[in-house]
Amino acid sequence: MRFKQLHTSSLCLLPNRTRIHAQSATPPRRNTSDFFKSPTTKSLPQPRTKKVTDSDIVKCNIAITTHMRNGQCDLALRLFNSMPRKTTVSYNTMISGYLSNGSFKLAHQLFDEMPLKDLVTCNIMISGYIKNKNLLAARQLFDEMPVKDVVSWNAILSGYAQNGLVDEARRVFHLMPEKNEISWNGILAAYVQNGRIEEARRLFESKGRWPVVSWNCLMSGYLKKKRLEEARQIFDRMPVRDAVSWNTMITCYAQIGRMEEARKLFEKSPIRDVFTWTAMVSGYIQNGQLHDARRIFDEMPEKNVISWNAMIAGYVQSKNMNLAGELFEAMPCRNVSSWNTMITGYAQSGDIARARNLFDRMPHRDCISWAAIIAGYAQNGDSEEALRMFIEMKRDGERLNRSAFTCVLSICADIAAFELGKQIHGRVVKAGYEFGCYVGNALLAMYCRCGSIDEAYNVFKRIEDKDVVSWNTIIIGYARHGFGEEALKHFESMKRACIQPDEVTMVGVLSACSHTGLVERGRYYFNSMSQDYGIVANSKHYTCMIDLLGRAGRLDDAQNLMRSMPFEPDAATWGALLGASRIHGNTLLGEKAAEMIFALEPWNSGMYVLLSNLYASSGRWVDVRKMRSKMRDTGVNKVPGYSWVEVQNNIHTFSVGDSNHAESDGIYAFLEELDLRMKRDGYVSATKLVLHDVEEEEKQHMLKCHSEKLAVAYGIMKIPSGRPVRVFKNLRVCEDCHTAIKHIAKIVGRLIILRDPNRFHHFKDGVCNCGDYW
DNA sequence: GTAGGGTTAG
Repeated sequence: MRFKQLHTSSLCLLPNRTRIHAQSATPPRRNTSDFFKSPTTKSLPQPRTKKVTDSDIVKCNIAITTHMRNGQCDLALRLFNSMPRKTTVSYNTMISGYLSNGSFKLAHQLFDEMPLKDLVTCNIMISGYIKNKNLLAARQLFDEMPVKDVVSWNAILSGYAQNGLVDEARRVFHLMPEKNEISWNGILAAYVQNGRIEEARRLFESKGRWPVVSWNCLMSGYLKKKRLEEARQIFDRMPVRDAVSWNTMITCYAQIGRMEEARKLFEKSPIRDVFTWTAMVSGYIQNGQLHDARRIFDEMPEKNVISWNAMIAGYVQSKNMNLAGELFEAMPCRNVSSWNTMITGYAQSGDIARARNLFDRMPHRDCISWAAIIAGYAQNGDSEEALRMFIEMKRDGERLNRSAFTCVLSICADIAAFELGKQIHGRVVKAGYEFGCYVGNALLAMYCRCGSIDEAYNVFKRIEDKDVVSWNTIIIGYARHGFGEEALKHFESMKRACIQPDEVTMVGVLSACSHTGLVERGRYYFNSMSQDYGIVANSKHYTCMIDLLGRAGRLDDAQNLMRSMPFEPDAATWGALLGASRIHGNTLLGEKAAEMIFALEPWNSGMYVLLSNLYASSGRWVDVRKMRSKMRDTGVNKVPGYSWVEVQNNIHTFSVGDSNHAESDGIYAFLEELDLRMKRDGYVSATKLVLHDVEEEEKQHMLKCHSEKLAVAYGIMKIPSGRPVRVFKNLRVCEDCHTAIKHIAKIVGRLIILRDPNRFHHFKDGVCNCGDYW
């Protein structure tokens, strides 16, 4: 589509004479052929009132500019509305003012309403779109403009640069019909902002006579890369220096921790403005010299919101919320960052109530505020409130940033909210975050921990530039799901991809061997760890190995390895031995391990339960009772076991013998029916495992109503056949339930996936892929 | 005399 050509006489040398008629101001809907009407078609006659002179209008325009610069949009608007006659410049001033005050919506509204747009209007709006992260709209407007000048080209060049599209920026630079020094600086900045400092340097050296802004720009590139010496060379070579040059160099020294040199330059600098002072304050804070920072801060002749925020952030980082709070209360000019810093600080120090109070009181929230409060609830263990706030955030129309996505995905992983996780996945795709490591890894972990290893793998495949965390997550995912061979296969691919395995990788590899019973492979990898990757075995690696040997029945080897450890075994290591003793019925060794665990972690109720089970399984009811009174004496309470299953976006939680569920009767009836069919299938309930010394019939009843059985039954009833039933339990699955679920999976012909704190069990056709060792 | 594009701090 072609634009009507402008009459040459109006070619924008005097922009306010160029009349661009707007059909509709929303770029995507605009019919481009109607964008421009030739200057002879005066679509809007200018009303001429004798009394309002041009100079009156100019005076008003200047006043509007002043109001806008002072951040007083309301005053500017009142004046604007009171003007009997407005020019395009008046509109442009208002729009530009709104944009620099962050009011994109109002700017866009006025842009839509204004009768005659000119070249400057479009240039203002292009940069407005870019500032508002809508490069597409900027480009559309740019393409539709019948006339562009060097400012339009520079604006779109900068838009590409800011969005990381360096090649596009370069293309624009070469296409420009006219270049000025701002264009040259634009392409230089495109390299610098995107970390391509060598290309920036080559460009810089390829041409003489750069303005001071470009010298500063190149210097800031070295600052970002922490390449202090080269920054200093540029600084020394500069023919002219302005305040920015001094400030950038001082920041360089401050950020690298060379405060003496920063201080020297600070003294020498001919201009000390608020940037200079703030650079010193931040420098001391980054060096942990909080007192020096505060001294400079108090000396500062003028402070702005950034200076206050830097000082507050310093106190927050050093966990001094009292001083942070004092400053926050005292500061004259808070912005959204000030509030966000305080909210994050309170949330991280565990004071979620204060964090929430601030969050509720703040005048303006951005995506960082929401992410901070959501992460705060999540870190403080209140997943439910975190998710509620997430939903609230969406309702509020806030743009979801990567941090909020990552945080909520990890909550979904924790509580196994699979359906919600999938919905969030959809939004991640829309936002274009799925290929990046940061959100991609969280997505991957969510699928692993929600029990869908296949979907996890699909996400994994799509992550570009997988990092060590991506590989570790998929390896550990396969390991926990009991697919040891897949885990090891990925470990080999990881090495081929030249990603250096770390300690976490090796925990994944060894636990893959352990969950799959690959004793020799495990021993091989354990021995190769330090030789091949320089990784020194830590207690987690030893625990995996003891687990591996123990499960295989090699209890002596396990104990020998434990004795050979260069450090004292911790509770988890003893726990592996206790687990192995239970599986192989070695009560003596089990008791020894349990004793050690009680000594190390008297509060660890899980271990009391394991030992109780060990006694119970050998009929030692007296010891079981002793165990229970010991738990009472030490004040340790058995963590109540519960299981949950997600059905149509709702999470249904069950505890032992639960009858609180609305469909309780149906569930129990279904369990009765299953029980009959299981018995016909050869199932005998393992009543000896019940903790309590109760009558046989009572025991049977208790077993039947374990939380995992209730959740499995409900899942089968409600989840459409053909789909796996995914059930989650907060404690390790009980042995009898494990046997029962194997039968159930066979009888109903379903895949049942059960997550316990240790691993995933995939029940299918009467077997579990854990091989009955867990 | 008024409006638009490039460099520094959290």
